[in-house]
This record gives sequence, C-alpha cells and structure tokens, in this order.
Amino acid sequence: MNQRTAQTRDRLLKAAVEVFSSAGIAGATTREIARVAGVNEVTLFRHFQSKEQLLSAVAEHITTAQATIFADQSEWTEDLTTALGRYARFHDEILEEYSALIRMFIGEADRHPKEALQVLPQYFMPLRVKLIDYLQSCITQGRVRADIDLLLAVDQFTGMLFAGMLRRCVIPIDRGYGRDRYIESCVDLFVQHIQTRPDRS
Amino acid sequence: MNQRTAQTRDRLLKAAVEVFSSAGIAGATTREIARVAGVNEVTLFRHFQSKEQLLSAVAEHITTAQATIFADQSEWTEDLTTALGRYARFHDEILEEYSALIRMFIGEADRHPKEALQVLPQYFMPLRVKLIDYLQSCITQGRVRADIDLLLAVDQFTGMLFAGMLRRCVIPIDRGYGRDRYIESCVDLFVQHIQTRPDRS
DNA sequence: GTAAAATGCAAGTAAGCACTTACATTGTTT
DNA sequence: AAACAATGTAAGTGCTTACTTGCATTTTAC
Repeated sequence: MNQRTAQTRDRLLKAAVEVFSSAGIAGATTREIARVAGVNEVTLFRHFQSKEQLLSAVAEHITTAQATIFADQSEWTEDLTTALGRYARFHDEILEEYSALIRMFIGEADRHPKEALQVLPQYFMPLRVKLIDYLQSCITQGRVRADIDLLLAVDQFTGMLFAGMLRRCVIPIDRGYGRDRYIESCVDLFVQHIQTRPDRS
Repeated sequence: MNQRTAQTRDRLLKAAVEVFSSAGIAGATTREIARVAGVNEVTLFRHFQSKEQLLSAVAEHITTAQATIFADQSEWTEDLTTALGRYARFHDEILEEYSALIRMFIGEADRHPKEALQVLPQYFMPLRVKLIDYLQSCITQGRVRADIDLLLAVDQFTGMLFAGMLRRCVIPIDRGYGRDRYIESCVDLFVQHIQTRPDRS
C-alpha cells in the first residue's frame, strides 16, 4: 500500500504542477487537479490538507526533482566558447521546459513568496556556483581576466539567456534571429568580455 | 457630466491596475477594485460590462498612457557610454515602477494573450526603435562596428537590464552589487561589444 | 429651476469554490 | 482468507464571486 499511495501522491503533484502552471495558483481548482491526476477530488484532500499545502508540497517536490537534474557533471575541459555554449544550451532547454511554471511563480511571487523563493532560484541561478568555480579556475590559468567581478558577469550572462527565454514564450514575435543564434551570440559576447585581451594599452 | 464621468472612469482604471497588479487577474475582485477607487461596485459595472472588459480597458489605458512617457526626446549627443547609461537608467526606472504589473502579465500571458501582447512589448521593447536608429547612425559615423546585428545586440542589452529588474523584485537577495553598478556594468559590456575596436588583427 | 444623467445603496441571484461527511469498493499485507 | 489501508462515489455545506435589479440621491446641462 506504500507503493500505490506514493504513486497517487506523485500523480497529484505532477497534475498540480501542470494545472498551477497553466491556470495560475488562484485559477487552479482542486477539481481540475484531481481530474488531470485521474483521481477523485476527495483523495486530493486526503493527501494534502488544503490547496495551500498542496502548493507547498509542489514546491518541495520540484526542489528535490530539479536537484538531481542539475547534478550532472560537465567536464569544462574545452575552450571557453565551447564549454559555455554547451552549458548555455543546456540551461536554456531547462528554462524553456519549465517556462510556464517559472512565469507563473514570477507573477505570484508577492502572494506566495515562500514557494517562489524556494522554486525560482533553481532556474535563475543554477549556472552561478559551478560557472563561477569554473571561471575562477580559468582566472588562475590566465584564460580569464582577473579584474572581473564574476558574480556580476555571470548574472549578466544568465540574465541575457533568461530574458531570451521570456521573450520567446511571452512575446512570440519573429525577431529576425532564432533561438540558437541568440544563445550563441550571448556566449560570444560573454567570452569576449571576460577573456584575457591579448592587446590592450 | 462628462467631466465627472471621465474622472470616475479614470479612478476605476487606476484602481484596476493597482489591484490587478497586486492580486493577479483571477485574484482581483470587482469589490476590491471599486473599494480602492472609492466608488460603489455597481458603478464599476455601469462603466464596464464585465471584469474581462475592464481588463481590456486597462490594457488600452496603459497603452495610451505609456505612449506619452516614452515620447521624450533624448539628444544622443554625448559619447556612447554616457548616452546609453542615461537611457538605461531611465528604462530601468520605468521597469521598476511598473514591475508588479509587468510580472503579473508575464504570469498571465497564456490566459490573457491579447492584453499581455498589448501591454508587455511597451516595457520589453521601448529601447529598440530609438536605440537601433541611434546606433545605426553611429555605424555610419564609424563609432559602432558595422558587422553587428543591431536587433540582436539591443535585445541582449535590454535583456540584461530586464533580468536585473526581475531579480531585484522577485528574488530580493543581496547579490554583492547594487542596482547602479549592475546597470553601469551592462552599459560598459554593451559598449565594449559594439564599439569599433581600435586594435584587432 | 428643472429635466436628465450619473452615482449610491440595499438586496439578491446563480454559479463556482475549497472542503467535509458517510459509506461502499478496491487493493495490499500477512 | 481476514484485516486494514487507500480510493471511489454521492451528496452537501458554507463561503465568495461576478453580476443584476429597483429605487433614492446627487450632480450636471440647458
């Protein structure tokens, strides 16, 4: 009975993510979440005391689920452009996959700060720690300028990527360039900015 | 009666912006909007047929209101860094002022695409046209590299600024640098990227 | 000053919501 | 097979919501 219980709980959590993402927190109904989960509405309330607590459980669930995704170890052995390009594309894929959820929490951050602060930083900041570590090592190797504020530069880099995702999802207008070209261009811009300049008076 | 009618309509629209921004569209109630406007709820329905139509009117109202704000003519006479810095700060001020509204529409874009597409581009893209024109003229003057995709570069620039605003509002954590330093750094990065390189083999 | 338009006020309607209760049914454990 | 935990079903409760109606009051127009 532990097996099946966990399974229905999981189905409910996944359905909740889906419905919360597409309908917003206030717009999501327990009926609809139960329907998507293929479960009776009463069962939902047997697993979670209230809609509010279901939301907390969703935030918790996402936290543990995403922790494993970002645990992958990139090698960082290639040159700057290649390594950053690979990581940027990976980062962007995840951003796009969870864009509805991310945008929902951006909109509801004031009303549900606890959950938003638990969920959003995972998508905003996953690059930070690893990337900063990597770039720090590049500095000691002389491949990256030493006079750079890494925290700030990384935020600019991820900020460009994040805004690119938002534009694509929220304002789907042809902008004269595609997703790949945007990402590639962000990487180039970033690399040009941080790498050691061979010529500078 | 035209005077007073327009006045209450305006009060209702302003209150609607406020309540929609802070409570979300689904979470906003006509009672609360009327209360904030200092008007009876029935009067709201006498001015707007439904909550949905009130939202449309809000989008319309914002469009006309913001059109005048961005109509200011900057001179663009200074050097690149100064001109872009001034504009970036102005842009960021407006972003922050309307951050709640912007974030609300980012979250509700799927449910209310018409209004979101009417409102959001004003805050996402105001820099684009003017900035592109200006930079185009800089290219002919030889101050900016000719081999640059201006549309893309401007999106990267505004994207950094936009993401900076989002981070400040949604994840108010100390990031080791302040707002001004972030903006200034974005301008520097952008200028370094687009300006003609005196030395390049 | 009077007609007309805009607003306020009180009450109400119908629907949807989160959430509950009581009981029957299914699946799991041992 | 028996005991028990998890789920389904049906019905309902109390609350909130968008929106309406009828009438009194205020403001504006001419």
